[in-house]
This record gives sequence, structure tokens and C-alpha cells, in this order.
Amino acid sequence: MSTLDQLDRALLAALAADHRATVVALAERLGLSRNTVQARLARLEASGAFASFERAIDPAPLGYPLEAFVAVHVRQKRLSEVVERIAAIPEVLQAHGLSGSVDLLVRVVCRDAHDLFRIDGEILAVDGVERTETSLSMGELIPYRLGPLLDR
Amino acid sequence: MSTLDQLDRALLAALAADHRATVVALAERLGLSRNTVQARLARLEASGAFASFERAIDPAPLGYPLEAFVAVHVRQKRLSEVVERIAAIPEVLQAHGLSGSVDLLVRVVCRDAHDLFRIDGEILAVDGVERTETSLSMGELIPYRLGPLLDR
DNA sequence: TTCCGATTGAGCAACATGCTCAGTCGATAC
DNA sequence: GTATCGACTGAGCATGTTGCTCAATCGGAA
Repeated sequence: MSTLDQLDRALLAALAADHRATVVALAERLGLSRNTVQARLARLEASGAFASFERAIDPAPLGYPLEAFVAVHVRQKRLSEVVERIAAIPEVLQAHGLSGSVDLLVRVVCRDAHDLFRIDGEILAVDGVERTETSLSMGELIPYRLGPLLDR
Repeated sequence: MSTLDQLDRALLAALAADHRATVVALAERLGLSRNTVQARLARLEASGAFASFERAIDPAPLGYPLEAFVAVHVRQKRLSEVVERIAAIPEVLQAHGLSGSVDLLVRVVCRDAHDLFRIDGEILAVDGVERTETSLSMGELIPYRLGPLLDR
């Protein structure tokens, strides 16, 4: 489980290129036997190298074209309650606890600017939240990529 | 291409649960014919509803257990050059252009705190970058999810 | 009604899967 | 040097899946 070797990474890269490729196709692409790929895939799956496939679904076609980050300042000691309440908002995609002055970085999607205003209000209304700073994403200037880390 | 219907969303949810499920298995799960699922899947694929599968790969098993957000203040007009330079850093996973006082929110992974210090230094050294504020992620308190948006 | 797109079930050849087994290879151990 | 180990390979086989086409059905919109 330590760290993945070159072969695992090549397999991940091949999967990234075509997430529904068959085992046979992957084996051919990597110049490996079918058996090896099957074993490696099973090991990757078991070791938790794959996060949920939800991460690879674009929210825009669902009708949520706008994305924003809400930096939340929380009254100390209330963090877990606050997280629980924020998690109840459907438009919240993800949230990270942070070191530093911002306690919580919340990633949200919304239908339009008005919708964002409403969601921000919902977060601000949570008991324990002191202040929020909302930044609208103007675009994913570097689209998520793992490539440079896989090519090593 | 407008917005996806109930059926598309159910299909996405089923895929999220098992990203390598066969078409037959998906059809069974949703109570649909194999043909329908095959047609829908092809349409989703063609319409760009799937982002790269890279997004569903956990960087931790690759040897990058730490994640951080670097808020970057950029001298105006230099944004595209700065983005280009930052994109050359392999540990940079993603970056969003933001409205507000922070111009760029950069998501990075690293091996340890020392590594983060180095990467932050690399970003700060980019010509056009005025200032950075780095926050270490203490955990993904709300793990990425689309579920609440799919269940509507 | 008439048309339309979406869905269905059937059928078929080609292919993929899951499994097992015996053989090969290189590294580390003794 | 040779024993042992884990990883990889190629073969085989029954069963399941894919990609495709077709004709039939259904409900909604013109």
C-alpha cells in the first residue's frame, strides 16, 4: 500500500484517458498481460486509490454553471456543528478545514449570481459562523490534472 | 444538451457508486433496458458530462498526503503569464481565477510541510506574483459529493 | 390523426471477464 | 549457487458483455 510504482501510475494515466476502457484495452496500451492489469486494478481498487467517481462528474450540465469559494470564519469549538449544518446545503460540493485565519473553505455551485447570494446567506445564517468571504470563480484557469505527478 | 433529466442523473449516481459497472449491471440497477442505458451513456459522454477521470484519483497514495490552498495576489495584466508559470509546477493540481481581492486560488499537494514551503516559494518567485497566503488543509471536512444535487 | 423521439426486447457475432494453472523471470536470502 | 519469493505471462474455458441492427411500442407535440 506504500506508494504506487511506475506501473500503477501508468495504469492510472491510461484510465484517466479512457475511464471505461476494458482490461484488455488497458493491457494492450501498456504492453502488459491481461492478468497483470487485472491484478493491479483490483489492488488499486482495494487500496483506495480511486476516490468516488462523483469527482469526475461536471456539475455544469446538471444546471449549475457557476462555482464559488466561500471562506468561513467560525467561532471556535463549534466547527463540527457548523460543518454538519453546512453539509445540509445541497449546493455545497466540498469543504476543507484550513490552518490560518479562515477556518473553512467551502466550495459551492449555483445556478446564477442570485442563487449564490442565497446560498451565502444560508451559510452565514448557521449558528457559529462569524463571517464569510465569498469569491466567485471566474474560471478554472488550471484544470484539475494529475498528469505531472503521474509522469515521474 | 440543455440540462440532464432525472434518468441521466440516476445513471450518474449509479456510476458514482460503481464506476466500472457494466452497462448490463447499470440497466438492471435502474430498471431500464440495456439499449437505453447504452444510448444515454453515449450521450452523456458526448455532451461532456464526464470530466477527466483524473479527478477521481486520490493523490495521497501517489505519495502526496498533504493538500494546501495558496491564495495568490497578482500584479494586474500579468495573470495569463503567471498562470502559465504556475502550471509548470507539478504539485499544482488546479487553479481558479477569482473575483475579489485574491486573484488566483491554487490547489497544491505536497509530501510534507517542508515540501509545501518549497512549492510556496516557487509560486512566490513567479514574476508578477505580489503576495501569497498559504493555508494547509487540515482535512476534507465535507468530502466531495454531488449526491444532493443528483437527488432532485 | 400523424409524426417524432425515446424506449424496449430480440438476436447475433465478436469480444471481455473471471478464474485457474503451470511456467518464467529477477531479486533477495542463505 | 541455489532456494525461495513475488510479480508477470500465456493458455484455456465457461459464462457474460458489447456493439450493432431491427421491428414494435409508447406518449407527447404539431
